[in-house]
Amino acid sequence: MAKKQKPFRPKARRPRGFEDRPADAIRSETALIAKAFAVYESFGFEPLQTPAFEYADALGKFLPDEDRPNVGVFALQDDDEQWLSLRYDLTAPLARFVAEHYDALPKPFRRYQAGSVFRNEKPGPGRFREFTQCDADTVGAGGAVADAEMIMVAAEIARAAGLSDGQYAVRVNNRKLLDGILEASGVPNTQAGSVQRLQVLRAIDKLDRLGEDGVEALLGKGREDESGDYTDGAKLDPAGIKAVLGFTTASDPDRQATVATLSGLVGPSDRGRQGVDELAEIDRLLSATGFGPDRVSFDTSVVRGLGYYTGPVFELELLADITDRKGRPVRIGSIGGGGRYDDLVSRFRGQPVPATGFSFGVSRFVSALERMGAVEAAVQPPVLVTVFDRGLLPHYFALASELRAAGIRAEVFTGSGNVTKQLKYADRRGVKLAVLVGSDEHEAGEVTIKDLPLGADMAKAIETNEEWKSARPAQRTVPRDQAAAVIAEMLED
RNA sequence: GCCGCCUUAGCUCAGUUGGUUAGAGCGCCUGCUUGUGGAGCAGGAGGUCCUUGGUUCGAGACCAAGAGGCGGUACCA
Repeated sequence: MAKKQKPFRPKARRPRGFEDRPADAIRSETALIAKAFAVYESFGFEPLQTPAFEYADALGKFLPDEDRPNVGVFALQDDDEQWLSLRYDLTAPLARFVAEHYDALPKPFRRYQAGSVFRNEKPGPGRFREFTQCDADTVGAGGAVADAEMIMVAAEIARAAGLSDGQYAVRVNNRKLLDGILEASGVPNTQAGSVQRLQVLRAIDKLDRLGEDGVEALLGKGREDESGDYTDGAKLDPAGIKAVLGFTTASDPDRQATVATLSGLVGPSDRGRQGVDELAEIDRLLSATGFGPDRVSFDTSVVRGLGYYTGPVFELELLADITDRKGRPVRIGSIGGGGRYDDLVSRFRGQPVPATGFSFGVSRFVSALERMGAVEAAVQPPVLVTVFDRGLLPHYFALASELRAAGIRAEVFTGSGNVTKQLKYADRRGVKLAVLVGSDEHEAGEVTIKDLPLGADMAKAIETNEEWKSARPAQRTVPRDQAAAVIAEMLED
């Protein structure tokens, strides 16, 4: 005889960095997405959905290699041996889509999209390996006009989300300015200088956390942190470090003043000049449209991660109602941003295709809104029609249907168990009103409506079970044809 | 990736210098009560003590490796 075999039971567990999302989170996230979509639509953007998987080479250079096979991107081999990757953002797939259908699309092509993106990285607090992004992009429009529009879209979404002006700020910078300054410091604006430029960007990004000294170290030789880990520096010369630090602190609350300051800083570099001109144009368009400095400012410390940005970049930042010592609103953090990425589509086509976009992290935005107390009330739980008598189920369903027709969320108990169990279920669901119809009520053409929170409250004064049972607190019996009206009224308060 | 801390019931945790059958509170289920939530009372289910290997007469406890979790740092298209 074979040994007694244990049945195989899989462990009910979830891969790290992936989340199950509860009802309230889903509701507030879909509500935010709906508001953002409304803004995108109002600006004339069209919806588009691309698939979760793309060919790995279409997404970028993040092919799995022998040394670090699982860094950054989730990849697997198709049955034809081609590498597929889960998208890590919505921008790279858009570039592929536009390149694939280039001739058939109107230019500029303007689309919006929300969807899950996947990053194969170590998850952390508020950081997951799957999360939802919500984007809009304009492909095929150069200059700074489309960028100005994206900035307006970002500010309008903040408003649509329920924030008042002053609770958010769009901060705008331009990659070309830094390119120009680095060029003057001997970092060529070519492939050869790209690693160094990246290191400079990463260093500037840490200004908040490390302060000027730390950033200075990262711009120069490098820096060792408390755990003894060493970060290699950008190895700029002292003059270059000074120029970069001077640039990052050059902005002023007044946009035109900042443009003037920058104009002096970039010197003779063509690229730098271009960057200044673009900011000046953005300012003109924003000002003419009524986007004042309280909503959009120029901020030379804005970096936007790294990678493919080639021109104007911006972040949507949320601000707490409290202010710091200098009277400025406290930053809650960046919940989204965007910028110009002129090289992403041309990767596929070999000819220049300008593009610009905006993207925000949906759950990050929602949790910031929660912290700011700017979320709306949760959905009301349903009215529960309890099942006293299974023979009366047709009546229960008819009653629930009438309640729904009156705009009331209603549910017939579909499980098994006596009324005790059903009321426990109702408690657990947070139900406010339960409808009780036994044969007595049914024959009399009546329904009993029980107010559960009120009943629970009244129960506190009751000592004995007999008293509890005979009191039957917080319920009333009404004629059945008045049920919907009475319930609607009782739900009001 | 690097550094540190942690892992015993659904949850929060106790568990003596290594010693019989691993505990508590809360939660959950059943009954008292086949037409009513709470309280009370009575009963019950639930554990590969994260995994594997080692030390030992004996390991939940000690050692090693791994996994998972948390925090920091790096990275974040």
